[in-house]
Amino acid sequence: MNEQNYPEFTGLELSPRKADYLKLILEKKGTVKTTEISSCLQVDPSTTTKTLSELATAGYLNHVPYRGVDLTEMGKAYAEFLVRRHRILSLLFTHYGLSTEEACAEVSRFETFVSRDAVNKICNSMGHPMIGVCGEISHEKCFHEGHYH
Amino acid sequence: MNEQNYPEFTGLELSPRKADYLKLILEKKGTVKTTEISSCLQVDPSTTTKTLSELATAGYLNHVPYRGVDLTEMGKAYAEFLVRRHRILSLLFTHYGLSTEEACAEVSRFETFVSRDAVNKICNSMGHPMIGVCGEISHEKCFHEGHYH
DNA sequence: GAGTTTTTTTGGCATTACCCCAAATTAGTC
DNA sequence: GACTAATTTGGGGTAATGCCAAAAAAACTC
Repeated sequence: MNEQNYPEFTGLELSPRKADYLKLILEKKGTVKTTEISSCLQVDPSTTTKTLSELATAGYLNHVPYRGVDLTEMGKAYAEFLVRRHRILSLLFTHYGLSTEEACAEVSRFETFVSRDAVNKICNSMGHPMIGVCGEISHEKCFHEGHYH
Repeated sequence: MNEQNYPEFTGLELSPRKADYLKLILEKKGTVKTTEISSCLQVDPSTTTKTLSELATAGYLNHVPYRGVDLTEMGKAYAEFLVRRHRILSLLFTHYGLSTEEACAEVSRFETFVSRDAVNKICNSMGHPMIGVCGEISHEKCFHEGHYH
């Protein structure tokens, strides 16, 4: 029910932008409409449509044309990993003199290129912290929130 | 004579591949030939030529056609930053359960997206370590070597 | 429930970062 | 001065990302 069921993935399979879409859809919960995604990510609806169908083809989403998308089981597990990765890395950076906002912004730029393996090792090494520094990803608002390891 | 003279740069101005070229040229010292770069980076010489002229246009290199390239003062300062960034980040990751090689490889994938500001903060926070874990970047060999902060 | 409005999708096109190949050009050597 | 090896030019190609205009579907309105 979580990423343990998909031990195949490396964490590097999605492009930065596709990861943004997945994280946003997880955050919104349930079925999400094209327009909503477009306005959050600030892109043309046609861009959103195209990206969503690629994510659906790759098995992360169920896409009912004209209706919206929701995460597949795999998509949910993957999106949860993406969120965990963001939070672990952000937390890490706040231990080195970056503010929550700085860490969040910094990590958002590179997180897509950090492997699941590395994240797991860092997570272990930090003792599976339950408290992250950043609840929202790749957009703007950052707040304190509990999380899982 | 080091990056202190170019306080304008953010560390995000070069694409990943361009950063590879710059780091390689710094490492090779002096004038470097197209063929040498091509074989190190495993790309067609024509690709190298094109990239070099872009880096020259941007002010990082002096390019004498058919002769080779060498770093401008700015290019040298920038390349030194690139190396320092790689080493600081690699060192950081080895503190979280990654081996030298793993850290090196991991960092190579995302370092281009970490700002100079963040690197400086991390560097401060770590007390300006003189010993890095990785001397070579974005290629393969990693070895222990002292370095500057 | 038919017409209008809004949302979504399609198709076409553009940019940036990479990359290769073949042909032309230049440098270095005998 | 001619040959060979290195380099550059010109022409293309892909993947990721994005926009616009037009078509299609769904929603709303009266």
